[in-house]
This record gives sequence, C-alpha cells and structure tokens, in this order.
Amino acid sequence: MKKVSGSKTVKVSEARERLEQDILTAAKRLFAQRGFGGVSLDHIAREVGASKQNLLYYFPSKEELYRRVLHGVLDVWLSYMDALSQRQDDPEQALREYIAGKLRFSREHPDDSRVYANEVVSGAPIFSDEIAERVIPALQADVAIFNRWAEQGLCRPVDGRHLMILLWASTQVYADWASQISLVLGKKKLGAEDFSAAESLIVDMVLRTVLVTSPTTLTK
Amino acid sequence: MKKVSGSKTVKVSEARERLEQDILTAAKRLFAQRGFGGVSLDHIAREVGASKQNLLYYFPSKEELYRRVLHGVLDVWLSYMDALSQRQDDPEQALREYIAGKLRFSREHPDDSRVYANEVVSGAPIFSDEIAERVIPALQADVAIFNRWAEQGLCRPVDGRHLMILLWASTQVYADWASQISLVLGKKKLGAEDFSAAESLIVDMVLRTVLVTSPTTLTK
DNA sequence: GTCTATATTCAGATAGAC
DNA sequence: GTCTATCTGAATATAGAC
Repeated sequence: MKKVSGSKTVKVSEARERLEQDILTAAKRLFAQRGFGGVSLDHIAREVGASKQNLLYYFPSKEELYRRVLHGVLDVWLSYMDALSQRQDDPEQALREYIAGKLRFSREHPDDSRVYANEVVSGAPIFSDEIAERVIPALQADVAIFNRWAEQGLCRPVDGRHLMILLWASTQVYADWASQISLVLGKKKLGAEDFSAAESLIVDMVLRTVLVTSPTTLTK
Repeated sequence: MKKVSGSKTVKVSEARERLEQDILTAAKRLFAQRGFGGVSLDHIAREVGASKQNLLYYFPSKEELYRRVLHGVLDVWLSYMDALSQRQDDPEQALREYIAGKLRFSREHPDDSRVYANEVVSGAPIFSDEIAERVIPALQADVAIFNRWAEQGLCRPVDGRHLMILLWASTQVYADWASQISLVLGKKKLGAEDFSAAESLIVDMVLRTVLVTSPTTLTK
C-alpha cells in the first residue's frame, strides 16, 4: 500500500497509518498507567478522537492491540541495552554506556518502561513467550560477556546475573517509580539533574565493585 | 465484639473475622497479579468460596476493599524498613541489616510488594496521600540518618536520597520481577540461595561505595 | 473508513426474604 | 450473615448503512 504511486491512495494510507500510530501511542500511555484490565477501548478511543468501533476496525480486539503495544515496547527496550556487546574490549566504558543507556531509556520512554513493568509484575501472562525468546537471550548474552571479562581477569568475579538484575532494577526504577521518587526528591517531575545524579551513583557503585584496576574517574 | 464473653457471640465473631481475613488475603494475591482494574469481586469471592454479595456485606465497595488491602500492605512494608534507625551508631551493620530486611520482605511477602508496585507504577492514584504521609517521612528519616553519618565522617558523602532509591529498587525487584528473574536464573522459583546471592552482591556494592574504612568482611 | 444501532456479557451495587 | 433476585451501567464486539 505504501508504495502505490496514486497520490490519493498514498494520502489515505498515510492518514490510516497516522491514526494507527496515534492509537498505539495513546494505548501505551493508558496501559502504562492502569494496566491491561484498567483501560477500556472507549477510553483509548476518546483519547484519539475516534469511536471504539473505529478502533476495532484497526485492531481486531483489545488483546491484539495490547500485544501490538507490548511488541513495540520490547523493540524500544531492547534497542537501549546492547551497550555491553558494543564495547567488548573495555569493561569500564561498556558498563558506563550501558548504565547511561538504560537511564536514557527511563527518561525518554517512561511509558514503555511502565507497560513492560506492569506486564512483568503480573507474571507476564500474555507476553511470557516473547520475553523468553527475545529478552532473556539478550540478557544472557550480557551475562556471558561479563563472565568472560571475569575469566580474563578484567573484572572481579562477581555474579554476572545478579549484577545485571541490579542494573535494570536501579535504572528502570526512575521510570516505573517516578511518582514516589518525585515525592522523595521533593519535586513535581524528575529532571536532567536527577538522572545524572542517579547515573553518577550507579556508575560509582558498579565500577568500585567490579573493576580490578582503579577506574579513571570516580568521586573521591 | 472480640471481648464479649458469651461463647456463641465470640464464635460468630471469630468466623466473621476469619472470613474477612480470607477475603483480604485472596484480594491481595489477585490485586498483586492483575492490578485493581484487572480483578472482579466475583473473582475474589469465588476464591474464598463466598458470593460477591456476601463480600459486599464485609466491605462496602471494591475500592474500599482495595484500600484496606493497601493499608495492610503498607504496614508490612514499613515494618521491614526501620533498620537504619535501629543502629544509628554503626553504618556498616545498619546497612547490612537494612538490605537483609528488605530482601526478607521480598521473599516473605512478594504479594505485598507487588500490590505496592502496581499502585506506584500507576502513579498511586488512590493511595498517594497515605504514601506521602507514611512512606515518605520514613524514607526521609533514613536519608537524614545517612546524611548524618556522612557529616560525621563515618560515610563517604554520596547522595543519600539516590542511595535509598537504589536500595529499594535492587531489593524489591526480587519480588516484583520474580517471573523474569526466574527465567534469567533458569529456575521455576527463586530459592534461598538466590536471595543470599543477591544480598552478598548488594551489600558488597553498597559497603564498597559508602564506607570510609575497609568493611569487616567483603569478597576479595 | 466511519457511522448508527445493537447484541451480549459482565461488572459493581442494592433490596428484601430467610 | 447469607441467599435469591434484580437494577444499572459499562464493557467487548458485531452488523449493516453510508
């Protein structure tokens, strides 16, 4: 459809895709906030100025819409966590970039993070297959890279699996728990300075724990 | 009612309290798994072998039931996080006990942790007042204790607020993300050995980061 | 593609008999 | 306290006109 050259067909198709995207975006925000069961099609439809019948023209069912949202979320999630494999020769730099990337994800895509969190907290009833097939291999690849560093004597031999768990936990919390963190920090919304304070601390802790040699720059 | 000495009244009252507790427990498990919007009164009622009308005799509405569940969850949550204030003279021991306590909470009360997580991820629409009144002061007290240690030179001057955030994130993740962590560790259910591995790593990282003097026992 | 109309099921909640 | 019956609204989903 996209490649049809008749200008009218293209226009219609573009409009269609725009609405489809709008629906996905609105659905993502609402699912992030209230979970699958807490959102109605009517609610999503009103958000994009359409009717729920119209919405069911684009997506065959609510669950299918949710799957589509989750699928997109996973794409984004995974795209932010390939830093370890990119700098396989330099643990310090790789870890720094990994932490920075995951925090950037929390900052730039909080709704994606929350949809994912909602699904995992619920035991991933709908998406366990895709998580097992796409997320777990990626995580295990990171663990493997870390373990290789340890074998090569580039890192202290800490448990790579638990280290990775700690890394997502401490970075994603800035998206998923933003409401409570705001209260603790005494501000309405988290800002760039909060994310960089978080980054400093996490990097500091991780490098102190895993590096054999003294890292290049740490707080004194 | 509880103090009435007539045996019949006591019995009835006991039965009533038992059912009320059963409802609260079942509701907690279901809310933990599917969030407020994902659970119906019918669902909860079936779980305890009662009718939903009967359930509404004990609790005036679904939201009120949810509030009661959340209130109980908060009691438990807070009871596991007063370790810092208990050992104000000894940062190392206090931090060790705090981490151990929070991990014990994740292990012993995963549903409580998940109900709380669900509520916070959703932006705490129903419970923000109680969180602001009960949780935040407790957290700020911990931050204050930590900052005092830093002033006294007992700890390095890291940001106490972000340190506390990292501490709940890295401990609660073992309850809230259990389904995904199980997949990474390649086992059906998390066991004692997984929690102690987590504890070792977290304690190791925190002590390396905040202590001025060398801690008593760390991995080499 | 979007609209009106509607089928159907299920939700939370209430009333009243026992 | 628990039951049957019922109200009311909302939810997902479908059918058919335009």
